[in-house]
Amino acid sequence: MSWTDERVELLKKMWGEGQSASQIAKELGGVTRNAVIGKVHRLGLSNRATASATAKPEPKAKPAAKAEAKPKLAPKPAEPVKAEAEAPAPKPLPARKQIIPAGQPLPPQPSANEISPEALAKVSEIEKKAKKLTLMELTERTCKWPVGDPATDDFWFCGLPVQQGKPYCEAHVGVAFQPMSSRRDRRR
DNA sequence: CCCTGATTCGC
DNA sequence: GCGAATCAGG
Repeated sequence: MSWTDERVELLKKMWGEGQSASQIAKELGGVTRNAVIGKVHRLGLSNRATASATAKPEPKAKPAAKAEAKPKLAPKPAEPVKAEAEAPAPKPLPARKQIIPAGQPLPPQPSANEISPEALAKVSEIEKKAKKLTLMELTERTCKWPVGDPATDDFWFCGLPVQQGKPYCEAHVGVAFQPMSSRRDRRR
């Protein structure tokens, strides 16, 4: 796939919205997050108050097996001792919070359903092992099952590894997606 | 281990 | 220009 105008536009848009490179890559399809990041840099986009900033001002030389390459960058002409007055003036831009796409349907509260007792037991059990993530720590791979009362401190998301393609871990998938055969016995 | 972006460099 | 490999950090 190539970077058509439309794709670039979407890239810009999403990047601007604070979407991660991997998310953008998935959205675009046919590209990896590396491709996205590479493109972002080439486009001159870049900083955006990243989710996990990684500033690496340290020009490190790798012990590359190959011969030495040309020192193509030397953007530092000279540095006359400057007067102390000049301050780099850091710009603390307001970091933009990452938006968590609630791509999947949020969990129905485990209510008085007729769920297999085993499943429920399983749930209570795994809830002890839950990672207890906060909303912002959720990813596409973490179980999004909410536990506790959102109005209290005692609220968190399961956070265990999700089942492929599902928003929940195995245990919670069990109670979230019922075979819908529970009350099938409604013969008429 | 999961994730994030950054950089390098052969293509 | 592109992006995989790699790096660096949370």
